[in-house]
Amino acid sequence: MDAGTVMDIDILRRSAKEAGRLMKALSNPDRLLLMCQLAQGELRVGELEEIVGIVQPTLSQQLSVLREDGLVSTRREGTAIYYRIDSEQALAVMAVLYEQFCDLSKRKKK
Amino acid sequence: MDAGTVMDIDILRRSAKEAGRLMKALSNPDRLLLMCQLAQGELRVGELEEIVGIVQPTLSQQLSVLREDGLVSTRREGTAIYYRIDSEQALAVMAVLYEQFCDLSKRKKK
DNA sequence: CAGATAATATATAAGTTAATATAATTTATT
DNA sequence: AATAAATTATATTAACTTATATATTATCTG
Repeated sequence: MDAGTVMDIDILRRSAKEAGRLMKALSNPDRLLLMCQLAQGELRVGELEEIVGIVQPTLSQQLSVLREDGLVSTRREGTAIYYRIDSEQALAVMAVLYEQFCDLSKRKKK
Repeated sequence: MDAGTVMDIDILRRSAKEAGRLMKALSNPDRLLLMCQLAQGELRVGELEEIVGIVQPTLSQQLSVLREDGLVSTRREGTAIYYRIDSEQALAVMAVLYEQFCDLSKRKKK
């Protein structure tokens, strides 16, 4: 699609709905923190719990949001459950967020 | 920050809070649609109203969310008020969303 | 300049969804 | 069976969405 073309509004609206779901899943600081950790590789719930320091059921609920929206998937190993990022789209957004909010060397004014 | 380093959790948490606000502002399909249009240049409220097709006060309320979170700014010209994107970070996120959800030529499975 | 009109914003209220704490459950291991 | 790891259920409070009604700001017209 070239710059001058206006994308069909209904297609755009459908994309906006999808993208909005991803944004909503990432709109919570705890969930972002979790995604940030998982961006570096899979971790089990107990490890995530230590890192983000929220009570365990709350953590589990946040993880279930990420699961239901397809951002992460899991595997069990004994009693532990490992989480990993399973969405290219989420990963792409996390990369930009890292660049914009965490990578101070690249950070510009505003 | 190199790949092996773990960023200080408090700094990370602060960034997550900031980034979370941006994600939340973008978590609504109507607001995303508005940002999508504004990404191509400034528009006045009436024009936005036509495009997104929601009732005026609702539109105005969504715009005020974008304003309060610093994603857009405005200028008045007569009775009309023009909106434009005023956040590099928001623009960066919009670019990725476009690439991931709208640019079908680049779109991969999942 | 007074009043009408156009463009946009704010207030209020009702309905819906999200966040989170405590308690109870499930699944696997020892 | 007891323990460990994680999820689900339940309840409460807070936040979001959106509609209707009202207000504001600027322009136009007589």
